[in-house]
Amino acid sequence: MRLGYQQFCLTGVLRVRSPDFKRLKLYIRIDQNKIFLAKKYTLKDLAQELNISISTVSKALNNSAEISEETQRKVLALAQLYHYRPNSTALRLRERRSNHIGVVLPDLVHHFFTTVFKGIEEYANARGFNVSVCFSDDSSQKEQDAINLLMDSGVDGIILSLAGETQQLKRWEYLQEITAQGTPVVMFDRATDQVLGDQVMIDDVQSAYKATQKLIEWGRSSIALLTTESYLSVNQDRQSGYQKALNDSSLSYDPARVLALPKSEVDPEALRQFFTDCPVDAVLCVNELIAVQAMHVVSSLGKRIPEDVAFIGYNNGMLSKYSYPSLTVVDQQGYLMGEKSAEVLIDKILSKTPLDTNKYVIPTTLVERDSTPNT
Amino acid sequence: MRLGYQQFCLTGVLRVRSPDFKRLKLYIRIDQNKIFLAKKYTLKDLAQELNISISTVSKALNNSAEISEETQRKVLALAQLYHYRPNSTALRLRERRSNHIGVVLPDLVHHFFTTVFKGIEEYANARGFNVSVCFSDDSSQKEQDAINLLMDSGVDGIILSLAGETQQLKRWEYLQEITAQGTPVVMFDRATDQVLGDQVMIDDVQSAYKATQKLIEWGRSSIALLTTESYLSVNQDRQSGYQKALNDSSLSYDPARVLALPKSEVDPEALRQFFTDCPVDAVLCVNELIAVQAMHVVSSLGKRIPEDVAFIGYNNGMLSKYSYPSLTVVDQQGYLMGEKSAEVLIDKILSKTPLDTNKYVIPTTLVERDSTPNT
DNA sequence: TTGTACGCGTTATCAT
DNA sequence: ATGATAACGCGTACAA
Repeated sequence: MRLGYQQFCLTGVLRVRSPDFKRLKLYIRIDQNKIFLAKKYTLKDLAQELNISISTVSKALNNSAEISEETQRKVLALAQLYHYRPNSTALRLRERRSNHIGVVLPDLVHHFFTTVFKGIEEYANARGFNVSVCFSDDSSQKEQDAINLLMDSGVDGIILSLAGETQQLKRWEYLQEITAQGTPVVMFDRATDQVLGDQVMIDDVQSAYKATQKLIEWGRSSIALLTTESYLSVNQDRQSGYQKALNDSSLSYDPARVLALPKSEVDPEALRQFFTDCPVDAVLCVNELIAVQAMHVVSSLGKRIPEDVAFIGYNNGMLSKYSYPSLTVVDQQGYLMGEKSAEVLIDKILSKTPLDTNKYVIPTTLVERDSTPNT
Repeated sequence: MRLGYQQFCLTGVLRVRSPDFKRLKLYIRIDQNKIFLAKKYTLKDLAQELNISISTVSKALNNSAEISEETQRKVLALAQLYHYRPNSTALRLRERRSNHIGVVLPDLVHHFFTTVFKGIEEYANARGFNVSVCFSDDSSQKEQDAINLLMDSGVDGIILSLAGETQQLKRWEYLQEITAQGTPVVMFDRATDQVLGDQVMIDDVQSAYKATQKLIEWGRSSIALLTTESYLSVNQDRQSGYQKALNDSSLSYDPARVLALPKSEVDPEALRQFFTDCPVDAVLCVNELIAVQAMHVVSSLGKRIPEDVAFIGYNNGMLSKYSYPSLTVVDQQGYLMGEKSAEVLIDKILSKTPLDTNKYVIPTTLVERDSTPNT
């Protein structure tokens, strides 16, 4: 075996000597002229090699005061040599805890969910938790499948934003089932009081109210709302806020100025029709996707943004930032929502307190860009 | 206990009778006037309730021919009543397999990774695998941490796209370590031959070559390349393809027409400077983010797109689709890459064949939009 | 100070 | 047809 010429992989068993271990067995693999261990070692392996019992090894590794310094030194040395890492599956079985949480998202198309997820992931990782994700694609059935897959895989808790269909059909038995078994659930952005779990929300009514009010302050008097057809509590709340702001001002709410678009694909013709029939000087959109497309249509109708028509959207994503003109948005601070959701869930998992419902409200901010007048 | 008036949660033990089970113990919880099980049941619970042994229950549930129809019927009935689901952690420990894969992504900012991830997730779920994700943020250290976290959690294999820093520093010992232990690794988009694992790639040289050629066919003669400073094999390959296409045509490669931007934030002033100093009639960009920003700058310089300057980018994401004008892009078909990566990994996990390196090339397509002339 | 025995939930092998 | 036992890897109460 001439290492110098070794080009590819090679595995074997090496017997070496060292002061602590008279004769040590090493499963190795040689790859790219470097030596790596070819095996995951267990307590048993360590115990056998050192001729002591498994429990002694275990105690030594866990800094038990019972173990002599000498023994501990040997154990730690060998563990390091072997790159010993406890088998987490065995630990899970024992502790009945997996340090693993599941996340169910409606999609990743909307930048909002991407940022929430990032927040969850980073916070959870920092606390040593793994994160598994599934998507519901806003389908109730897929949401249920996802939750089953996650639960079967043994997660300690679940963070989710309800699928649109679930909110519409009010079918959340499968969520009540898992909370009944004591698995904590945190809902963000789209939640229901019917499920026993914490909620991390933004104040959608309030944020839409303030955005609309802002448009009014800028002297806009005929303000449209572009929303989605599908039943989503958040969009309904935003509509309420919009309506309330109008009613609280000298203006009045006019249903003709509200356009509900199908969720799937936006038809530019529908937008063109709407803006032709109903001339407005400001538009509030429930997400950035709709906003950007509406801006294109309005531009193509020869109107200037923001001089003739001002736009405010939701979701502080790529589209808002890089659209032309760049879009003023209500930032839901997804990253914060994600962090908070993960924090609430992990705290509940670790504290093992009885499940209950707490509502956390994440503040929104208005990010002003070029689609609204300078202030 | 008057159910009719019950508003909130209540737990307790119920003793019921049924033909099969003389006296059945049910841990229940009443929530929103519905009854749910309050416990995860195990084989032991079933066995105790039926007064038979655990192994008989196990066999009955696994359709063993050894078990009498009568017994099996009873077991299945109770299992259904109890909503029995095998404890996956225990199974993992036994099978030494977790049906769980880990994914490490540089980020979710680029739509490309989002779609790859979606492909991975859907394919893996369809085959009953869970997916845990971590992000490297293009940092080598974070990548290593992520891999350790995933490996410690007991994933059966890992899919990753190398962090930029990792490719730059050529530090992949931690990857070689896990393949040495027999854990399969699949690299997509950003890979290295130094790690023993499969690669799912697009032909970056070829795709850039063809995109550039297309621009030449459209009669463009001074074609710029906007790339990133950071060392990324894909961007280097794209530059090679760009260069080759120029050299293969009557045009020639001019380094002054190549601008390498810092990865973090694009400075519009740098772009303005570049396009002022170096008038071009076409631009190839290594991603859509750069492309969209460059288009804004070029527009603001009074040039028309695509008449004066044509643009082709990479990544068929939201930005390309909804930018103005919409951007022609090389579509890397991230979803397909994700699916393929997951397929290759899961096949390797299940087949338990020795690790090796296979390269799979996913075809690219050119999605023509308004930033290039009609053909 | 060290070792033995047990249990976490499951399946497979080997009695009965 | 059914049951006892061992094993997967770990930690810990208890015995030596």
